Amino acid sequence: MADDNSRLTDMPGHLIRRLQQIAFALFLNEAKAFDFTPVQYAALYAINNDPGIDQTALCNAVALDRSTIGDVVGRLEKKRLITRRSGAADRRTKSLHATAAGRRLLAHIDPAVAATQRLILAPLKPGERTAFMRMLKHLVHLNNEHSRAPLRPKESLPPSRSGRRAARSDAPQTRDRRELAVRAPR
Amino acid sequence: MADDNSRLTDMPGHLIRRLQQIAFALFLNEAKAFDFTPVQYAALYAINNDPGIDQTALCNAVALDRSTIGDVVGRLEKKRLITRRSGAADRRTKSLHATAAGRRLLAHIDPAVAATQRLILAPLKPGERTAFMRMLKHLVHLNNEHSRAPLRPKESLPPSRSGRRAARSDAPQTRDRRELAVRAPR
DNA sequence: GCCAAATAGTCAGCATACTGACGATTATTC
DNA sequence: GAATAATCGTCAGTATGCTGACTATTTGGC
Repeated sequence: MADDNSRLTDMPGHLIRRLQQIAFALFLNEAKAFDFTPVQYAALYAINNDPGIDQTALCNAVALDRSTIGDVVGRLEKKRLITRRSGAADRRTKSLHATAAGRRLLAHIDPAVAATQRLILAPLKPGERTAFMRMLKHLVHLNNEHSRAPLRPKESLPPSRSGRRAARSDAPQTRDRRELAVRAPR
Repeated sequence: MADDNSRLTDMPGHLIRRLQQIAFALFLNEAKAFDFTPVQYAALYAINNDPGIDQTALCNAVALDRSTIGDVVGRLEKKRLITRRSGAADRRTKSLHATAAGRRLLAHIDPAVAATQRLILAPLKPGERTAFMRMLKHLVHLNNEHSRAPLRPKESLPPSRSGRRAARSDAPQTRDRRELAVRAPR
């Protein structure tokens, strides 16, 4: 048939985009009582997990660029789920903290988030789920640096000498990554 | 450690979002000479594959809602890669055709698209790639209806009786799907 | 201590993606 | 055949996600 699109619709990239749409829709559906999105959840979770974190560190924790994080935390702040204060030590930074309402939301939304994750993988047999998750993690970790906003977990450091956090030792965060970066067409 | 985000970063939804970011970035990088995106490629491919297709059918072919398709074909038209004329039979529709430039772009970009698909799966062993793709297709197909813009391939019909396309026989396209639909929070 | 380089956050601009509403047109029902 | 339904494309509104440029601040070299 002339209009067989299977060459297109079977491409990894196409299927991954579809699965992301589906996972996003499932989240919104499960969490619709909370008026909350997957990204907002990720940001709030990471902030609550590391009180006082600044926006750039949050980027590395949830794998978003600084512009996007700025919008997301702005929305969280508007909903009064977090506070955003200028950093005490470094006045360029914003220190992020979950409010009581934010912590409450995290607790209440948890079952919906868990249900979403189950629903996404529901069509697979239990053994397949493990294999799929293993390969998914592998793909993401190995391709990490290809993304403009790579995940950069804080490495486990000796608790911190003299109370001051050691500088991150891995690749530079922005300027030097520009060569690798891909830009969206106009 | 207090700030271990692995519960978050190991969630299927989070990893799928990351992989989609990565696949998108890889595409832009491979195709940067063409100033083109994965979605624009999918739309142009499907239009070229079924000349005269209307926008709603294109939605079903590439799994995007009507609003988004409107923007995408608008950009393709602005780039003079397709034409958009009012439908002859049904004046509500727009009939889409790839231009010579559009067909040329499709041909020239093909190696970059193929390279992108290889790069996405590159970290997996050959046997894993097959398994991953099989499960990916399974997840997308089984969860298809959870997405607001489910893929609806034109079913293979007896070539068409009396030259007129039979109505699609599956679920209604918009109105009745609203119950299932999930809406983005404000 | 001063100045250049680096970094944090913001902004405008663009593309993807969805909802709900709308006008125009077509199909259906009576 | 006229009233009603449904459908097509579009619009405004919102959220995610990126680039490149900008300001404010901090850091590092001298």
